[in-house]
Amino acid sequence: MSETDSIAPRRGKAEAKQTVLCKVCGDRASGKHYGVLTCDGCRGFFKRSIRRDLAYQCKESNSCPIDVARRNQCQACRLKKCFEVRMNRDAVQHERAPRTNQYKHCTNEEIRSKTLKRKQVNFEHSNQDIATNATHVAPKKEKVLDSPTTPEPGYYGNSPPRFLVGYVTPESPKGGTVSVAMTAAITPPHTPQHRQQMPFQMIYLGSPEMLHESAVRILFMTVKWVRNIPTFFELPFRDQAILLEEGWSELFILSIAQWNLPVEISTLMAAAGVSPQPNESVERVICGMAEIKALKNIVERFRAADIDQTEYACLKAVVLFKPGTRGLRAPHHVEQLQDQAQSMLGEYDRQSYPSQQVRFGRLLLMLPALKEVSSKCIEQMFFRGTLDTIPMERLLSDMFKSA
Amino acid sequence: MSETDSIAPRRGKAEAKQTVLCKVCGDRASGKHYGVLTCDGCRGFFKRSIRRDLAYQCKESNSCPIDVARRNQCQACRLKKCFEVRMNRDAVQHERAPRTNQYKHCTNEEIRSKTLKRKQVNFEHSNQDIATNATHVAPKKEKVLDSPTTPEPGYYGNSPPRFLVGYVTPESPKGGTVSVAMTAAITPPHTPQHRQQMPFQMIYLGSPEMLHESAVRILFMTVKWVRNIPTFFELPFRDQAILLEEGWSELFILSIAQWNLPVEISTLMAAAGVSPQPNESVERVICGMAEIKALKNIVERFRAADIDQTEYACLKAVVLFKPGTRGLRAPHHVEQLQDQAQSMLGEYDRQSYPSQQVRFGRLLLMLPALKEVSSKCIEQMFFRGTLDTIPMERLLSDMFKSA
DNA sequence: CGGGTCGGGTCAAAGGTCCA
DNA sequence: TTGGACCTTTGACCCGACCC
Repeated sequence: MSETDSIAPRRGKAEAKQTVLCKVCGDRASGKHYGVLTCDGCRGFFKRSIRRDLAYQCKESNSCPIDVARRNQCQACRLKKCFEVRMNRDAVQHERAPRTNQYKHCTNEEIRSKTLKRKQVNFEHSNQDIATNATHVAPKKEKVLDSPTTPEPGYYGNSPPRFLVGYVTPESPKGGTVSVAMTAAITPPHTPQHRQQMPFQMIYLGSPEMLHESAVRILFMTVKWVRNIPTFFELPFRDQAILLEEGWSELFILSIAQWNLPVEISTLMAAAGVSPQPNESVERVICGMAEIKALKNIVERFRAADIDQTEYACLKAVVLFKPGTRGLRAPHHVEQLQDQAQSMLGEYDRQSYPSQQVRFGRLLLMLPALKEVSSKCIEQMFFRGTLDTIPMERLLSDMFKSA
Repeated sequence: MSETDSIAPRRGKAEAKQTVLCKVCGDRASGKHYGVLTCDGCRGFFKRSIRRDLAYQCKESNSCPIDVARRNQCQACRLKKCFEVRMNRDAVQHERAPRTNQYKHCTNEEIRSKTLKRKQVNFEHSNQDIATNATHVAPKKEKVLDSPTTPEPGYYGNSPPRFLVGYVTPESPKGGTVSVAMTAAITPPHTPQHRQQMPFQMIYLGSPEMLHESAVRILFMTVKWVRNIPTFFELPFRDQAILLEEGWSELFILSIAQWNLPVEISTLMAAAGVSPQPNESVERVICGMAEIKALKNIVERFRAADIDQTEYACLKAVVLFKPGTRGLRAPHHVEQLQDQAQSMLGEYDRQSYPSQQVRFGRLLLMLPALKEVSSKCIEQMFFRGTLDTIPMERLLSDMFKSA
């Protein structure tokens, strides 16, 4: 309040106080701009004119009346009026860099206020994404969606192994882009390509009664997804089993994040930790509050990363094909498959998010988080009811056979 | 910016005395702020950035010139400059309650927006402030001490801070490649650039007697390496400690692989697991044969990957800057630093190993393995003798101070 | 006890975005 | 493309604790 001397231009909104008028057009002024009380319209007009050094031409005699109704009739005279009332062109600054979506750490409660505060920022965000990707994303999505029905002359034909081999296809129409076949293979055919969509009916992790059943369903879908990867069957059967056993819980968590399923702490606590069963105390890995929160945290981090369906597909493949797993008979082949998956992801991100150079690396660096909650823990949280009799390996095996 | 209205924008009223210049933008400084002579603009900018943990993105190559006319063109580079001239983020205090001064009439809208804007206000207070201030009082004295010796020719004359600034330098000889400077900074100065070379004398992990001492030495070098990363000090002091505590064991394993140090199972067994001490049985994490073998396996996998020194440097930075770590005050800033590291690695690999398209992804995907052996385990294996009295955090802290 | 320094906060007037 | 309603950021200025 350094300007206490003059009449404070308090812009009362819904009243007829001392409404200050724009010196240029007589509209209600929104404050002092470039040295003069003006409305937002004249402010913006003056700024644009100066910034871009525009020279207008009056079609009349350089004496058009400028008022709120006619201010847009003649730009030349409007600008002339601006100067006449002493708007200061030197107060117009250079254009700045476009405002970057300044994400701060949008965790937990802060995200709420942010969402409240700027809802259009979110729209803007998605708009920008769409705008940025308009050229390449749209066609890609279409292809993925219709690939089941479009046998893709060269690639798609029958089920077995072959068409995953060249994962970066030089023969791709627009130059080195992600193989459509690979994308299709790694993405479940019935997978919706838009976020926020719940793909499975009858899944609701938020309800205690539904928890076990839903979890089984998710796991089943995961296994089915794995079986949908043709190259998976290139591996020795034993390696298939090992990879599945080694990776199921990470894939499970990824699915929760991918399908935006709710992770309710209270529900999980009720289902997993709190009920004290006598035999539980013997087991070493007890799933406590900390693990549940950790899981929630992990899922939130993945959601915050705004990962699209194609990326999830690649990430899941990367997670599945862990070449370092002990006991593999064909570690080299597994490595090759992981290479395919990660290279596809990299290629895709370069194409679809060219402005986010670090996106690919970031995604890969999120994967270790999936191990922050052990599979034993996940088992206890989600599958305890189911597994009273069936060990996890058995469940996986059964699912794998019947999927 | 209220001076722009009528008077000339230059407030060079009585330019008497040698006007001191802002170290960031060269404007007239209004005093020392956060440890450095700056103008009010840069002071406010720095404060806002730190308070809200903002992460800006440079649209260019992270080397925008910052002067009084262009300081608002690129927030990313402006903040970078702030850190380069050593503004101390720990001197920025928490937001306080709005001034208690009797407020006069505010419109409802105004009140609401204000309330929204500052949400976390009243809590912290003197205790935290004191704690925080304790850290930044010291640097003040230092600056006072060395300012007589720095007559402001260029910014820095004496200390070594400078060489990490632009990590992707356009002036790099072969065009946009990894900055030699950054690599140099991330690599210990006396580090040999060729593989297989043993950098430290007196380190021999293969001998039981030398094990502890050598391990301490390796850890010390690791800590020293961390301290050699200038950007590490951009982080809040507390975050520095958290990251070091969270990452030391992974860095330690990486160093073993990097320097080709032997991992002898028998030696480690003798030193760590086998001798049954009574107090050991109480501890939960016992380091057994399995963990030792796992460690050996991990190290072998890294060696087999033929990682060069630059890559190791980047990987270590990637491991160090874990943005997901719980408790960080500036997670966004950490993320930015990790982004820098991984993007540097990617750039380097594309340049140096153009035929290995998947190399970058592979390296990142090796990192989860470093967690297969817990830090508790590493502690037991290598530091048990040392740590009978000293807890690990203490050891790290001491090393960090003296490195 | 006054003046300098450097934390804090304030808010006019710059900036920007985006639909009509 | 331009206008203009609406929101964020900047920075000159003020307050106050603390130290000479």
